[in-house]
Amino acid sequence: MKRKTVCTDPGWSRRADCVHCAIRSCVLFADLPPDDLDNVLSVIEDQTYPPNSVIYREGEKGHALFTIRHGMVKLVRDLSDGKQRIVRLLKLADVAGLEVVIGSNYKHTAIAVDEVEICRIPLPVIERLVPKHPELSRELMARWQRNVDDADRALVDFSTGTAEERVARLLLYLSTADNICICSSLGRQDMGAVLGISTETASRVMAEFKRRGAVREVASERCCHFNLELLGRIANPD
Amino acid sequence: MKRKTVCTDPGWSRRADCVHCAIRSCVLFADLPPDDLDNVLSVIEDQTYPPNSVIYREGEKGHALFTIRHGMVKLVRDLSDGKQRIVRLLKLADVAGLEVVIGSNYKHTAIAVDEVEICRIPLPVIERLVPKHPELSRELMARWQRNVDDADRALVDFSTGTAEERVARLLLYLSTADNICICSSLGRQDMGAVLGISTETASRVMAEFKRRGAVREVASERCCHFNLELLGRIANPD
DNA sequence: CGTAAATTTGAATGGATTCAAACGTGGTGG
DNA sequence: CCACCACGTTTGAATCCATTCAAATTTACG
Repeated sequence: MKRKTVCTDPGWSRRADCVHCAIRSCVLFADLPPDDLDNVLSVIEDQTYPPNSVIYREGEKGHALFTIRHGMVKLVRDLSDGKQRIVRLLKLADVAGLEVVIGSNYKHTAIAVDEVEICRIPLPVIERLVPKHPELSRELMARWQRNVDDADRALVDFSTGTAEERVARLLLYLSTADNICICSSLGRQDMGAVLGISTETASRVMAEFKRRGAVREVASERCCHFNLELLGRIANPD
Repeated sequence: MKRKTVCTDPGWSRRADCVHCAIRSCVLFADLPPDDLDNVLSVIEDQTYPPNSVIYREGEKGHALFTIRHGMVKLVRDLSDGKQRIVRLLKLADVAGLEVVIGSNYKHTAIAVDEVEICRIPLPVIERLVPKHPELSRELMARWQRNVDDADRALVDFSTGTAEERVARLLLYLSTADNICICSSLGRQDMGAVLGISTETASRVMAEFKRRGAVREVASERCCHFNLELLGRIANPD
C-alpha cells in the first residue's frame, strides 16, 4: 500500500517529513533505516520559494544541498556579455547544489521558476552520515550521474538542431514533468535561455506550433495541451 | 622530491604502475595506502589505442572505467539524423565511463582522437575497494563533479555565441591540455561536432584566425601556436 | 483602471549552412 | 619511384534560418 504525501498536509507543512514524504523512495535518504533518518529530520528544513526568487548564487560558499519536492528550478550561469544561459532545469526529486558535498562553491545560480517547495539539507548532515552509510554514498553518486545525464541532455537535445526541433524537445521534456498538461511556467525568455535561441524566436516557434495543432492553449486554466506524437516527429526529423 | 613518470619506461610498459605513475596524485587511487594499492595493481591494465579506435560503445554493459594518461578521447553521442555530436573532450587524468560504477550502461561512445594511453580499471576493483575506503568514494564524487563541470563547459563555452567565439574558446581549452603548442589532433570535422557548427564553418574560422595571427601554423611539426591574448579577446567579446 | 512587463509580429540584416568544386596530402599498388 | 585514388581541407556562391531592432498587442498587477 502506497502512502499519499502528507508533507503538504497543514499539520506537517514547514516541517520536513521524510518518512512519509511521497518522494521518499526516490530521494537521497531512501535506503536509510528509519531510526537514523529520525536523527536528521530536525535539521532538514522544508522551504517554499516564490517564483523568480534566488535559492543560492553562483560562487557562494555552500552549506546545504536541496531536493526539489514541487515546482521547477533553473540553474543559471552568467555570460560575459551580460546575458545568462540556463544550464539545467530541475524538477521533482532532482538535487541542486551537490557540488558542496566535495567542498566546492555553488557552480550556478539557482532560481525558482514557479512556486517551489524544496528540502534544504545542511551539509553537516551529509558529512556525518556518509562514513556510516555506504548506501548513501551510492545514492549521492546516482544523483551525480543524473546531473551528468541532464547536462548531456541540455547539450544534445536542447542545444542541437533547428529552433523548432529544440522547442519540441523541451516541451516533450516538460510534459514528462507534469503530465500531458503542462502549466507553461516557462516564459519565452526562459525557453530561449535554455535552448540558446532568442526570445523572439521562441515566441515565433510556439505560435507556429499552435497554428499546426502541436500545442493547444486552454483559456480557462493556464495550461497547454501537447500533441505528443506530432511534437515527437518535429523533435526528431529523419 | 617528485618522481618522474616511469610508466612509459620500457620496463614498465603494458603494465600499470600506479605507485610511480606521474599522474598518480590526480588519479582515483591517490589517497590509498600503497599496500592496498598493490593488491589491485595486477588487474589494472595499461592500454594503448590508435587514433580513431573505439574504446567502448554507447549502450554497452560496462565492466570497466578508464583514466586517461596520454592523448585525447572524445565522448560521442549519435543523433537521430545520423550525424554525431561530441559531448565532451577528455584529456590527461580525466575519467571515462564513471557511470558503470552505479550499474549503468555506457552513456556515450568513447573514441581515441590521437594515440591514447589509458588505465583500464575493472569495475570489481572499485566495488571491492569502496566499502573499505571512504576516501575513494570522495575521489569518485570529485570525478563526477568534474564530469558535470566539463558538461557545463560544453554547453556554455562550446555551444554558445558565434562560431568565432566558440572556436576561440575551444582552442584556449586545448591550449591548457598541451601547452601553448597544440598538435592540432582535432580535425575540422571534430571541431564542428564539438561546437555544434558545420565542418566548413570550422574551417573558415580557422583560416580567418590564421590570417589575423591568432593561430600560426608551423610547417615542420604539425603544430599550431596560439596567440592567447588575441584568442581570449575573441572568446569573450564585451 | 492604468502602468509596467511580457508576448507577438513585422521587416531588414547577418551569420551559418548547404551544395559544389578545387586543392592538397598521404597511402597504395603498378 | 611515380601515378593515382581516397580523404580531409579549403573556398565560393546561393540560400536559409535566426537575430536584431522596432512597434503593436496582450497580460499581469497594484
